[in-house]
Amino acid sequence: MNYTITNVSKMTGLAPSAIRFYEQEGLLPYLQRKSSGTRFFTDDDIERLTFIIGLKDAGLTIREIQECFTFCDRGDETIDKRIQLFQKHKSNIRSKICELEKCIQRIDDKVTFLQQKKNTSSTISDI
Amino acid sequence: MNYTITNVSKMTGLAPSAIRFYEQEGLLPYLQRKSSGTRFFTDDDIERLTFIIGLKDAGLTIREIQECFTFCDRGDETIDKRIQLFQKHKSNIRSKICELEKCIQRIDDKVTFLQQKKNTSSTISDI
DNA sequence: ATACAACTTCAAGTTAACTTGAAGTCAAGA
DNA sequence: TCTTGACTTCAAGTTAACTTGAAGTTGTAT
Repeated sequence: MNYTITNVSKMTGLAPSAIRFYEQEGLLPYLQRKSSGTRFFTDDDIERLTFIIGLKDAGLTIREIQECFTFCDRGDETIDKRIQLFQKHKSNIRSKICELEKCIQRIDDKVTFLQQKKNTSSTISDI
Repeated sequence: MNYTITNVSKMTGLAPSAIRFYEQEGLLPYLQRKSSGTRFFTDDDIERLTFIIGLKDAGLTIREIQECFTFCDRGDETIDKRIQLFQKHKSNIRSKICELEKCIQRIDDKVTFLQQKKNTSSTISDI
């Protein structure tokens, strides 16, 4: 299937301007145009965009995402090297998740504390 | 112990200007000053900064971090209301974790693919 | 007493990642 | 044919999160 930029915007949640920006930054090198100049997107493009969104949410900068793709696309590195790069990204993301888990733990502690307070006394002030 | 801003900068890896900025944004409301006006930091402040760095690394904005602290600190809400706020905040963080898990899954898929490729053929090009 | 390092504030500058706006092109329908 | 809506480019504007620079203050060493 082919999609217009507005279709893709609705499918991905990205603003059309953001999609154009990503193309401009080299994140969508295989994007095709009609004779009129209008962009058209394939399912592969959608998949790539979805992956971009994922990496973005995981905290990678556009530059890093671009590097990731560059790395994926080039054939002058060994597979081991590429696997290594992915593993590195993965462990970065894992540590991010860890931080968030810690945050949730802290919040849980507070809630437990408040819950206990509610069940025993009734002065509303500290923590 | 007490520390100067340069001490804290070395301990945390944050630039002094960043620490001042965090104070200005309300992330360090309990920060004390000497009579001269110079900031001095306690171990509690360091702990708070470490927590801030963790949340930042996890992708929270300064506004979000500030809200997190505000929830913890304010006494003008009922306990139920505060618990509610915590739960909401928690579910936000949970969905962030979810995104990151998805990203890891994608990376794992890529790695599996590369691994298989390595074990069977040897042409180096796609994905 | 004076120099110097380390701090201070405040305003302006920077970078990433977009967004907005102006001005123009193109294809389809009345 | 003309209008309308969806697209295009390009330049300038915006926001977050800092950084940099200028100008001033303080505490300590010579």
